[in-house]
Amino acid sequence: MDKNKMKHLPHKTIERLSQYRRALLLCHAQGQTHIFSHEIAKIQHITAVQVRRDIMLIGYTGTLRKGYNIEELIALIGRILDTDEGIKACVVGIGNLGRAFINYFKGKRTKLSIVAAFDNNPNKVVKNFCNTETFHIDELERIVKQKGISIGIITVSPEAAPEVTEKLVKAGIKGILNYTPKPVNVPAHVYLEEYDMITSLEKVAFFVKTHSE
Amino acid sequence: MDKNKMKHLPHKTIERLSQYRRALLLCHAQGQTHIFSHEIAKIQHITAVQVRRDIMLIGYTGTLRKGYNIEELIALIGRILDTDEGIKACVVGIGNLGRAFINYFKGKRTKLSIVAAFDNNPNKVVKNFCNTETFHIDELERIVKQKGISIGIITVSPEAAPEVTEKLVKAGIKGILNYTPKPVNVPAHVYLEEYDMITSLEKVAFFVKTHSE
DNA sequence: TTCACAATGTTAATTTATTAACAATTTCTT
DNA sequence: AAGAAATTGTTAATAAATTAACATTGTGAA
Ligand SMILES: NC(=O)c1ccc[n+]([C@@H]2O[C@H](COP(=O)([O-])OP(=O)(O)OC[C@H]3O[C@@H](n4cnc5c(N)ncnc54)[C@H](O)[C@@H]3O)[C@@H](O)[C@H]2O)c1
Ligand SMILES: NC(=O)c1ccc[n+]([C@@H]2O[C@H](COP(=O)([O-])OP(=O)(O)OC[C@H]3O[C@@H](n4cnc5c(N)ncnc54)[C@H](O)[C@@H]3O)[C@@H](O)[C@H]2O)c1
Repeated sequence: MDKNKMKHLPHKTIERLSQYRRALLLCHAQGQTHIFSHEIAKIQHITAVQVRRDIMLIGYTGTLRKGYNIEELIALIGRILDTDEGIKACVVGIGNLGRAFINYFKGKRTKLSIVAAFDNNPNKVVKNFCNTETFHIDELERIVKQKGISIGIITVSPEAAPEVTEKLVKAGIKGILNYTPKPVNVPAHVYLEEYDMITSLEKVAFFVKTHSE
Repeated sequence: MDKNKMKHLPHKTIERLSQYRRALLLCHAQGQTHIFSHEIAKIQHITAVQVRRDIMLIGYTGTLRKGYNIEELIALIGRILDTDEGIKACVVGIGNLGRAFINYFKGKRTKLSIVAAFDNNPNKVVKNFCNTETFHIDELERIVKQKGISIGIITVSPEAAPEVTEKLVKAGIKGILNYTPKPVNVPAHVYLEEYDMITSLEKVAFFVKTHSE
């Protein structure tokens, strides 16, 4: 797929491609070779049109009577989302959430890997938690540069978030995923994504409330 | 605020209201009484216009030279997002993520509370983890009805997600927040929100990749 | 063969979300 | 007191995302 077109894929399409791939990998593992747009749509709770549109945007085309070739589609999505060399991420804050994340990631995608975890509490820095090397936070800059880590996942206590962000940016990280409820500031060249469970929960609560009235 | 208008607030506005409140509570705790739209915007990394628009939509109006009254705004957002009686939620799956969630929620919003947690592993069902009562999954329906729980948060192993969803729906839950990577199906009257960290991470990776080329 | 069917691919229309523009208003300064 | 500055509230414009519409095309049945 053309590099320039790739750059202009809608944000939402990128998110869905990630989800399509997950679903496709599952189907593939079960021996399925082809899939229709409406089947993908069903799994993801969206419309078949949207699936077809996304697939059109990445320039793939299926066959009329068999749908999309699962292997080919997985490979194409890989060429869009992954890089040949692989992208390396690290977790900062080895608490409940940080551990859940590392644990969850273990044995998932190979092109995107969590290669290090940091904490300022020496007790949390036990070598090789779930195959991920752990370090004291003071080593962050050195390790990030040494290993070529480009993404930081922040799971420290909220108060520590700004300070940790600064360290990550200084170390040369290119993207940050912040799971603390404290919004952080990054320079323009760093991509930032924030998520808070309470917002999601309050959203669900709102719709539960308004739908039941 | 008018009930009917409330029902038609944009989804994104609802999400932001939750975030505004969090920021406002923090400012309030520090003794601040008023705030300008651009101050809120700065915290949330959005534009001041958007903040003013959201606030306009909920029918609040600030004063010209002092901005918005923090207490009043918090109260109004509360009237929109909360219910008088409070909304009760439960966590299903007391693993790493479930515990992180319960722990995180402890001592947060009073109108929205996690009042129970379930698991099928008897070892995980230790009474009163972080002030939250824990039960065996078989008790789900009984407890949900007894306590009037309306939201279920799913943090079980992916394979168990569909089965747990069914149980929640059967028990009469009105909203589900699914954190497993396995999309689940719910009837139309149940509001569903799904989130997966890998999608977020892959999105960050994509933008890191495309921005650096 | 021919027709109906069930898919895809794509353009057009619609809806939702964001941003721009600007009038109105209050306060401060001179 | 007059004017400048800063901020709100709101309408209009733009952009992003979704959905509808439909032409196109293999496939299998009549
Ligand atoms: N976004 C969400 O959905 C969500 C859900 C649960 C928790 N959280 C948030 O995620 C964060 C982690 O939650 P948790 O339950 O794992 O908390 P936790 O207390 O178990 O873990 C926090 C870890 O960060 C470490 N830490 C603190 N300050 C540090 C610093 N300056 N440098 C390096 N490490 C430091 C601590 O030693 C600890 O190991 C919290 O901010 C919490 O509010 C977010
Ligand atoms: N969405 C995310 O961002 C994210 C992040 C990390 C983990 N996860 C997912 O969240 C889930 C939980 O992750 P974790 O690290 O806490 O896993 P975990 O294995 O630590 O916890 C899973 C828990 O679910 C319980 N369980 C399993 N089957 C059950 C059933 N049928 N009924 C009741 N309880 C059952 C287990 O006993 C265990 O306590 C997994 O699906 C994981 O993939 C999601």
